[in-house]
Parts: sequence; C-alpha cells; structure tokens
Amino acid sequence: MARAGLNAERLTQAAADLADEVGFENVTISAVARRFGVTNASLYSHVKNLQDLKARVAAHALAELADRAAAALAGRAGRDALAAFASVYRDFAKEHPGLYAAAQFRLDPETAAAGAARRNAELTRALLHAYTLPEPDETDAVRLLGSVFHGYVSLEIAGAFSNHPRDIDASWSKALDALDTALRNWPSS
Amino acid sequence: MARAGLNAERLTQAAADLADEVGFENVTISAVARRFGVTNASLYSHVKNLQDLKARVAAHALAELADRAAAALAGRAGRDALAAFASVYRDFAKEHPGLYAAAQFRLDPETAAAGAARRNAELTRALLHAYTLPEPDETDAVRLLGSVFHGYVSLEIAGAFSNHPRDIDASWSKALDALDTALRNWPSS
DNA sequence: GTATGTTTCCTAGGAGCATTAGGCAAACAC
DNA sequence: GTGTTTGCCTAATGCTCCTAGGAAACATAC
Repeated sequence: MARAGLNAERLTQAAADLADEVGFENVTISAVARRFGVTNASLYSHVKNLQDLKARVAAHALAELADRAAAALAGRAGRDALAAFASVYRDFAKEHPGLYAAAQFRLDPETAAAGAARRNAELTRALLHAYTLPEPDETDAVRLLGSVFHGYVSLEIAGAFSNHPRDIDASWSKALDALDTALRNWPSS
Repeated sequence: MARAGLNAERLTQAAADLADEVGFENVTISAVARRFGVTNASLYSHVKNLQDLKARVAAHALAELADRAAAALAGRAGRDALAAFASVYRDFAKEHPGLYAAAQFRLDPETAAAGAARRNAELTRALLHAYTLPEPDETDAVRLLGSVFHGYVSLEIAGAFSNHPRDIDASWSKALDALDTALRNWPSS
C-alpha cells in the first residue's frame, strides 16, 4: 500500500485548514485522518495526541499573527501604527476564524512565554513607544490594548454587535480614536 | 425504584455547578447524570440534548450577571459607576469561571436579543449616560466598554498577563482610569 | 379502592470520538 | 540483495451523545 506521506507539518496545516472550515473546537483526529484517507491510528506516529496537534495549530496561528503585525508596524508610529496593528488582528480573525480561535488555545506557560505569544506582546510595546509612557504604565497600556483588540474581535465574531444597526467598522474606528485619546492623555499615577 | 426528582432547573443548576468545577467545555450529559445517580437517557425527558442544557446554563449566567450589574449600578454615576460595573464582570468571572465561559456560549440571535444579553447592553448604556454622548457615539462606547471588560477578563483567565510581574489588579484599575479619560474626552466625529 | 392515563426513569443499542497494542510491508541504508 | 527502520494498518477498549421502546411510579376519575 502506497504511503500517504504524512508528517507533523502536513497534519498541522490540514488541521489549520479544517479549523477555518468547521471551527477550531471541531478539529478532531478523525477529521484530519479522513482528509488524508488514512486511519486515525496513523496520525499517532507524527503527533502525540489531539492536544498536541491543536497546540501546533495554536503556535502556527500565533506565529502568523506576529509576522503580520511586525510587517504592519514597519515605518509607522502613533495613531497610524495603532490602526495598522489593530487591523492585523481584526482582519486575521475574519480571514481565519479557526486560526484566531486557535491562538486563544491555552498553551503551557513556558511555551507561551518563549514563543510567538511573547513576540506579540513585544510588538505591542514597540507600538506604544510613540506615546512615551513610563513603566509600569506601558505595561498597563499593553494590557489595555490587548484587551480591546481581543475583546472587540471576540464579541464581533460571537455576534454580540449584530442586534444594533450601527456599522461595526465605524465603531471599530471610533474605538481606535478613543484609545489614541486615552494614550495621549494617559492618567498619571 | 424511587424517582430521582429531576427537572430542567435542577439539571441546569447541576450543570452550572459542574461548569465551575471542571470548565464549561467539560459539562457533559454523562457527568450530570452521574451527579444525580441516573442513566444518561433519563436526562432527555427534561432537556432536549446537550446543546439545550448548555444554552440553559448560558441564559442562567447572563441573567445572574445582569442582576449583579443592575444592583451595582444603583445610585452611582461616572467613574464610580464604571468601576462598580467593571468589578461585577471581573469578580463574577473569578468567582464563577465556568459560568463566565457559559455566558460566551453562542445562543441563537433571537434568544440573545430578547433575553439577558440585551439587558446587559442596556445597563452599559445607563452607565454611559453620565458622559452624555450623542448617538451613534454612545453605541460605539457601549461596544468599547464591552470589549475592554470581556477582553481583559478573558486574557487574564487565559494566563496572558502572567508572564509579567506587574500587578494585574493595578493594571485593571489603570485601564478603568484610561477608559474614563477616553469617555470624558470622547473624540468627536 | 380500583382503573386509566401520564410522566419518569430504565435497558438496550447504534454511531462517533481518542487512544493503545501489535503486525506487516514499504522505504531506506549498506 | 539483506537487514533495519519507519509508516500505516487491523483490532480492541472505553468514553461520548442520542434514540427506541418498556416498566414502574405517580396523578386523576370513577
């Protein structure tokens, strides 16, 4: 019988595609195996288990997100950089809803600290340099920005904004203006 | 054989307790049946299926959240009301992590619009009246506040803030100050 | 108090999921 | 061409949800 040519990367890629099609929570060993025309058991030569496969998808998503964010930030500062950075998150979530959900997958703390999650936090810090906040205020601002981006996108995807006619893009733009205002008039301790 | 005295409310309550103990995603028909010492099949006389049971837990969580928010808002305004409202969300999430996760459960649009999800949005509107924003800015602010509260709490629970020594409560307080600043200096269209 | 009807819970069974153990054959190294 | 490694298989276990149909407990009518 000809071999299917499986390996961890191909499985991760297939799982990532599947996540965007049917949702990250519906990524299963069975579904991925089906996609390659092999039995479930075959996957266990390449990934440890379902948890491991999902963690690989999560890492992939975080890396992609950080790459895009880094590219978007190049040559921009202030409100301009804020808008570009924010767009990366929101556009990524709309383009790849399954991968975005994967990025929220709980990784073990060391992995998260070492990997792309840290890169994302550092990019947010870089974005904030134009506002010249002293520590610990910069850290507070990093957390605020992360909260707004993640919160807005999550609620939008969950349909929480759909019961009102107000344009969602317009609210988003306004939220960025408000954030810019808050950062420029940052309350002192 | 003596009957166990099951009904939809008792099942929902047990499922809610279970959610806080093992996580909302681990709420299963089997686990709830086990808790009552009955077989899985017995539950189907009272709830349609697992989806239905989880939706009931979600509705319960949203109602509880709205009740607490309404109580917290009574007799307060401005930054004071903002802090009280925000505390309700964050404290609820810490006290009942499973229920908080349940509140994010995707309900069908009509149910969400009619029920407690709408009440929560209206309470946010009430909170904002002290800042006297014209429409559509008030709607934009409602969305921004919801994003910050939900985003911050989600990221905190996910451990996203744990790789830095900065006190998480202090950052939270600062975020509320920043929000208050943004609302008082709301960017005009 | 007995008969009738309804509700509650049961047994039994099908189908999908993750995972492990052990086997055979294809691909590779020499 | 032989031997070893690796990739994929069959088979099995145990968990999940859910349905069909039956029996026991309860409620009501007479």
